[in-house]
Amino acid sequence: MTKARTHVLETIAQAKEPVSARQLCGKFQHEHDPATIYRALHYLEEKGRLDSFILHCSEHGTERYYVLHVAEHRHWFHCERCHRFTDLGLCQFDALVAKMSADRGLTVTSHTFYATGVCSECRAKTKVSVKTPG
Amino acid sequence: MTKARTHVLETIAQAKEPVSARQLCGKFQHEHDPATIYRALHYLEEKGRLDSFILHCSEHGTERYYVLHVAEHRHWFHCERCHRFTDLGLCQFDALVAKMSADRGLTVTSHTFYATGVCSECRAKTKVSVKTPG
DNA sequence: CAAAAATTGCAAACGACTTGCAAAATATAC
DNA sequence: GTATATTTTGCAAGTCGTTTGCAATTTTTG
Repeated sequence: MTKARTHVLETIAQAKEPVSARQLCGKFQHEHDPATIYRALHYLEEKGRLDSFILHCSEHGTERYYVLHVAEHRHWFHCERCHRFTDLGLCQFDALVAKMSADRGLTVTSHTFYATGVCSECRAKTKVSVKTPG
Repeated sequence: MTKARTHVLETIAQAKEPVSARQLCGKFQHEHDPATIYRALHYLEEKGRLDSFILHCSEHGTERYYVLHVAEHRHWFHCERCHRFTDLGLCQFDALVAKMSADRGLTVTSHTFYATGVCSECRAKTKVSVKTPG
């Protein structure tokens, strides 16, 4: 493992949310070139250490987000107000996906799921400001 | 409805699979500028006539795909061999999503799901070629 | 430690998509 | 129905996330 790959992997391992290349490029802008960050991400995903998905949000546009690869994968919620992720826990779709695909003769190798909306913190802020007069 | 918007909407309405801007630009390259196609897609989605999702595939890269907006939305499977979509039927995730979000105080406004792998036709081709010697 | 292999930084390129602007089409006013 | 205001379009240039060619540096191997 080179220094760049170690930095990328450890950052994602310690993050509590999916991490984008842009975030990593910002964090390591004085240490690694963006090309190196992108190549490290590809290398780590190719080696099975990372998983990723693409998500579009109004603040950051369309970006790929990375998480550590784990045996039992999780899914995420993305808040349209604060643009942070909330962990939705372990995947609960496997049985349903197996049924949908078996019915149609499909060999499913992966699936992507995420939900978007407003997180509890942002919802609370709205309620307070609406309920408080003047 | 202008001619460009009508063309875009009718093409998507008649398609049996999600349609990308690139496909529409190709189809109407002698009639409409790509900018017009993109603006028509934005207009129609804004007016609630279309839904879209982003998907990455090895052949076409990262693109947004559009489908007609209908009351009961569907989900799609994408084949990594032939890069076509298979209809997975009406969404069966609503109850599960409602539970996951309620538990966490999240207000979910939409969700994205798709599966990828090998479709039945491509799987059949592989099996034949593997089983046939010489 | 030298030679071979892999990785990096830089700069340029790529592809999906967006935008400014002037011209063309469409809608509205009279 | 023709003048005027509004919307939409095509073109060209630009943006943004990401990729790539290449020479230089680092790492691995013998």
